[in-house]
Amino acid sequence: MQDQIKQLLTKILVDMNVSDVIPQVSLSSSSDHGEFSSNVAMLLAKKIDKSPMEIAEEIKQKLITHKPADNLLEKIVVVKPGFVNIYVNRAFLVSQLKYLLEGQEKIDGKGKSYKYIVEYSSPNIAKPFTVGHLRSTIIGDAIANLLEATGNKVYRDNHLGDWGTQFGKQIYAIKTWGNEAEMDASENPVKDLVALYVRFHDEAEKNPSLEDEGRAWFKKLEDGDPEARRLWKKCIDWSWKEFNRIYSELNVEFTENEGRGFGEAYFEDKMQSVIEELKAKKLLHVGEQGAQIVEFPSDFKLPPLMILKKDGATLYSTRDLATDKFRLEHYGKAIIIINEVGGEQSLYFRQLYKLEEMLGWFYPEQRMHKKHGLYRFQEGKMSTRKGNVIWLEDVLDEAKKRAYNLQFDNISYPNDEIKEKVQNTIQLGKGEKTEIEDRAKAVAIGAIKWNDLKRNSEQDILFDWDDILNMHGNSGPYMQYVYVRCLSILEKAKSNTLDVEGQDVQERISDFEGYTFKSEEFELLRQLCFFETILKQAAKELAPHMLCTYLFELAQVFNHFYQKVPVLHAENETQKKFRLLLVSVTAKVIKKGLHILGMETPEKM
RNA sequence: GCUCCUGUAGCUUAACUGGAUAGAGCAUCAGGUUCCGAACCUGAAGAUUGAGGGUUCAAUUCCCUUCGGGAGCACCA
Repeated sequence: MQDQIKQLLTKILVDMNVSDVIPQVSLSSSSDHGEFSSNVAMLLAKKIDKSPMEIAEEIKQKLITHKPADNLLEKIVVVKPGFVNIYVNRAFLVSQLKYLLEGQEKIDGKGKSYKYIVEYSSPNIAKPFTVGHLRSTIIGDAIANLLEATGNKVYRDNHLGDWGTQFGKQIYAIKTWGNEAEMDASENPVKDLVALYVRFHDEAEKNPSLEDEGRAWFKKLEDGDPEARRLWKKCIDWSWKEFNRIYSELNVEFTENEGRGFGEAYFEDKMQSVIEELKAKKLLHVGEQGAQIVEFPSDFKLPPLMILKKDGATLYSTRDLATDKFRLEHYGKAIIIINEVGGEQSLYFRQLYKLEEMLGWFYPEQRMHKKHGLYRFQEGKMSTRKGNVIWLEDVLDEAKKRAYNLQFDNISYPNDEIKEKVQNTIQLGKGEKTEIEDRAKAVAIGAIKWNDLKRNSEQDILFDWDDILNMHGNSGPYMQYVYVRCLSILEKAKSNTLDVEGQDVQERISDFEGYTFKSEEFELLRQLCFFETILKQAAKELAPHMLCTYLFELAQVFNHFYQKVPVLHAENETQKKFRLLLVSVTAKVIKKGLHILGMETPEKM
């Protein structure tokens, strides 16, 4: 719809000889201003020597005479400073429900479909999977879904931190203090690995020579020392045991390298050619302290980027360059790469992108750092080295517990004492119990994901248990709850002999062309019809929170509608059918939206 | 020291990239279960958008100054 109106306006501007201005059409904030509004007239006022109101009137007249074939427009109103407010024909809005119901709101990007690599999650082997990695995992997954839902080809990659100096430290720690047999048998060997890692840093503070030991072991690893290799491989196996569990719990998948993603180690033998290319292009220099660095032209104000350490060992940057070179060869030049990585690496990515541009690999638009803010504690940053992290596992467990309890809170008890007694002694059948647990899981993960996605992802989040596990108000469970209620209303209608789903959609919708709306019905219809526009916008901006905001508003509009307008007890059959149609489409839209955000939609709660 | 990010009701935040009366949720107060299902709904109160200047028909948004918060800046990733 938005695109159609944009095209219309563009045509008119050409008519008016100002084709260099691109008309802006935005969703009106309130139905008082129509469905769409444009500020072109005010922008044009300076270019042409006329008042904004005059120009707006002119545009209005032209819109009326152009009259698009499908009767898109109902009326056009020119307002105060020079807004052109566009009211979409009501019957046209109703006809849009068909696409929503069929789940094929056609994404008409005019054949503009791109190939994306979305790189996200990227946890480090032998380090805890914390709420920090959770952000990248959740946001990256949602972005990938968003791009896919708007018709793009998406490769989901996990740039696992399975290579680097940390392994030198880790190997030293295992050999010095660890017990391999115990760890093999352990339920959660990653916890042991982290404990060793923390111990290493504790001891290194007293005895700085340990740092050199760590570096030496990493060099050995890179040089192919069998013992180093063996222990490195073990760390990976231990960690994957953990990751697999977490990803399946979060319902997140990757498509590349058989679902594991291309970790850093994959590029071990691909770094040499990068170094040669850098040398051949005369970009590599020896820095003051002996390392190999790349310097940037001074107008970019970027500090030098180190490529090789003075002992010749590789760095993150070396591996990233090898990764992107590989991508170029493997996926072709026309690819857009999105790195979903914390904002603290912002400078590093600017250096990396600039270097890749200097190498002639990519244009700037092809490389995007989608940064997310950190989780912070009141007292400061989380740090693996110091051991003050929140394990994802603990968050999930607590969330499940709260979601589980909430299901019982719905029953009203005479007083808290009895409530507690009943809940403690309640004996559920085995099947019933797992059913409730499964629902609790969907709700718990929904709460966590929504909390991460509902806000602009770039800002830091202060870690707060009640916040991350919120199940009221603007929360995941609220959305799921509205969805469940929609289903339940439709179920009820069905048992009253009205089959909403079964009817032929085309026929049913044309029944309502002359329908007179109550304002609550119209507001809901209007909100539903915005779905496609919002979806595209969110995808374009890589901003899942825009979708969240929309869905939450939709839920509120729906609740308001249902509160004010009788549905099952409507005055007549037509009314009842139309209202049920709205309920049904609302359910479809929420379901689709939540799935794009990576959330489950339980059928009962 | 330099660079980047950030500051919106008590708290968490939105604002379609410069547009219309700054929109919500939590918490507070007052109400609401004869459509499904109170994980809900209705209403009230709460904002000089950190402060000061500038650009413009129009500034939370852009520019300058200033204060507070965060992050990064050579062998970590």
